[in-house]
Amino acid sequence: MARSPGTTSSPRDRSGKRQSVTLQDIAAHAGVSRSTVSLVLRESPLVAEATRTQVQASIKALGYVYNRGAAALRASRTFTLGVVVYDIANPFFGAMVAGIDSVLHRENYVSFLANSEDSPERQQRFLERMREQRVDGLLLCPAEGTDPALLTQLADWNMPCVQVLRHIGTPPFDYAGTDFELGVRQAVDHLVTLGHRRIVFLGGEAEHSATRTRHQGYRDAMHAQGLGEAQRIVRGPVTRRTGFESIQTLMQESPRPTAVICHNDLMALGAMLGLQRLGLVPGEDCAVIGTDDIEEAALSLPPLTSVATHPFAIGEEAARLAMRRIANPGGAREQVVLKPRLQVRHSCAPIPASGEAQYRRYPHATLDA
Amino acid sequence: MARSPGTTSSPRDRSGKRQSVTLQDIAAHAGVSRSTVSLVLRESPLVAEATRTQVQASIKALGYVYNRGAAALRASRTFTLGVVVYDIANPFFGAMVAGIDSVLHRENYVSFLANSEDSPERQQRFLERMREQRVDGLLLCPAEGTDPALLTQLADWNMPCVQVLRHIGTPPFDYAGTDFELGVRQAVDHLVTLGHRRIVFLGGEAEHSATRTRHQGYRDAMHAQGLGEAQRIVRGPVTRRTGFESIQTLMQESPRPTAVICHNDLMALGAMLGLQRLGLVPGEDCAVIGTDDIEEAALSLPPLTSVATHPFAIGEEAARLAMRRIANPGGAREQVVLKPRLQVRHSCAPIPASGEAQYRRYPHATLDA
DNA sequence: GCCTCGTTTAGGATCGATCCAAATCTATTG
DNA sequence: CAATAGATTTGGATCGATCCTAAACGAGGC
Repeated sequence: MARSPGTTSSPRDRSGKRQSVTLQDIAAHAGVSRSTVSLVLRESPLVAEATRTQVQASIKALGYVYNRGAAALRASRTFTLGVVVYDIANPFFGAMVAGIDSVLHRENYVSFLANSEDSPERQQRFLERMREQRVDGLLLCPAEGTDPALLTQLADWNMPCVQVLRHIGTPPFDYAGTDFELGVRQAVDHLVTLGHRRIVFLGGEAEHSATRTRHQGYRDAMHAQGLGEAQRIVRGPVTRRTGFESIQTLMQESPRPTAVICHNDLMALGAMLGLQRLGLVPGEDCAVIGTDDIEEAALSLPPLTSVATHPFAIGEEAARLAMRRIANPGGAREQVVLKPRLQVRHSCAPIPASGEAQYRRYPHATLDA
Repeated sequence: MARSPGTTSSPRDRSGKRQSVTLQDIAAHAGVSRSTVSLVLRESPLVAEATRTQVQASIKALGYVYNRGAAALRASRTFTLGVVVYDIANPFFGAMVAGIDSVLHRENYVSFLANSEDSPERQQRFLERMREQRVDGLLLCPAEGTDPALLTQLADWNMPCVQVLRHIGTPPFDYAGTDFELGVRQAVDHLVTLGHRRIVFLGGEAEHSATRTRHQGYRDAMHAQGLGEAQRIVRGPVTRRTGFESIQTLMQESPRPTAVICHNDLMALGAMLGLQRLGLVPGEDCAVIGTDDIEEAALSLPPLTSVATHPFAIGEEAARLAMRRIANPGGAREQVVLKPRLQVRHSCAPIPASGEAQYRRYPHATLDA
């Protein structure tokens, strides 16, 4: 309480307008200096126990609020991150963002979120804003059509960036995602085991890693199974509607495919609906496999077999990687690639041996698995 | 600054470490003062056209990056908002956040997002952090169990806050949401028109506005239809699983309900699955209506009739309201309540007049509507 | 009692913008 | 031609923290 005889200039004495409590005020109240208070706030081991307690009491007494902006101005870090996804309404990204959030919360970080709507311009604008905000780093699912030069730009900006799920440019860069190639291979192998040979891939049209790797996985797996000739990729937007329409076109061909693997679950659900529209039974007349294993997959009829890609875990890994990169900006770039797992449900019937009864009933509906 | 006479003290002369370009540097380059540059940046009409052009050229030439932290320190606004939802993985909130984002983007605002996971403690921690960040305002879906005193706290903090979807405390406060009461009434009326009388409401257990208003709407509508006696509310967590299990219990009763209205679509989809599990036909043996009209609703079998609550639009309204409140902090509090619309699909068959054939086929599956 | 050494605390400079009151420059007018 | 209003521009003070160097302090040794 050492209010020296000189002017302490308490901030709300003079004007009627009440200003905010600052370090200076606390220092005055606790009878120490600004610097000491600052050290206490930052939990420095330099300050003596008694002083710390005293200062903390004053902080509480005056109802002090830390000003992050001011701190960031002088220091370099902001404990702030920018996150860009291209479709936050997609439950897959929702889960991913939840994973990111859970890690950041533990690390005392807080994040800006933007929905790029797959527009590179919008994405660029947000990134520039993030630079102005002096965020410590970025988590980026690049919008479709993003110029790979973006990575150079970010490097010039000296801005750590972890790409998530998709990536642009060429390594080395930081990345967290899942092994789509492996996932598709598992799907193909599963179908082949069930006797399928005419397996079509319903895939994306965009040219980024997330489609390329899936297509690659499909081609490799088909070749490995000696089905190189039967390869067939149908491209289109990765929407429900495309699944719905593509499957109807496909099923009018002859011979028609016995199975489709879809770029994501939305397409797969659309495809199942398309089969019903034709009066066909999804899973029976044509096996369907999706990718992502969103919650809805377990709920469809029949429940959808899907390549589980664990969005929450990917989010967590990406956030952790960003923390590592911020702590050690010069460190070697890392690529965290999770292994997907084929979640088998009931949308893939085996091809019956000839002569066997064609008709099968659905298994009981269930929420499990 | 009045340093020694003549020294311009360009920031990266002396140390090897390259510092960032500041207003001062631009001023020197353009031959004007710091203040003028600042005015140009803020698009003030005070500065002459010629000067503006000159300064903008210098800004570009030096590759200047605006420092929002510094600006916020001196000025009062940060052009920054905090958004709190309790389950970002829920596609409903994803759409809502997308709506918020789209408005903020237009307004040159950027937002912090947090997922409270319905934990008041976690929510409180984030709100305190937002105060430290000096955000201009908050968009809040209060976590379940939030103390209504939170509103007083925020008022003390002098922090504008728009509640979204749910609300705590008593008016006046700013709020954007949907008229759940009306929505449920529409659902009841629809069912009654189809001949239903034993209509159960599968609802939430939590005590906040979003459940209370739904229950209220249900009770009112049932009374208005002369079905006060038939009222029945089953409470439980608003999850798929609860829908799945509750419906199975209900259908074992005698007489059993002919229709259920669910707190949200997830419960409704779960309920349809539960009916299938019992070997019953959803929509035929028991009509099902959901709430929210998430994308998946159109995709189920049969396609789900649902009270559409337009999450994207709610997000937009909430963000716009926040902008208004920030521009005019003292203005009258507003409550923007959107009208829901019953999206009729095929999950509610009429109660057949006795003697009529019991069996009906599903209409063709479709993606439309 | 004096000196050294390590621990704590102080205070001035600084980060990069905005605010504000005053200075300067143009036209315009009596 | 001086005076004046209006349009631009300016410099110093300021926002609230951190960095950095130096000073104050207390304990222990001779």
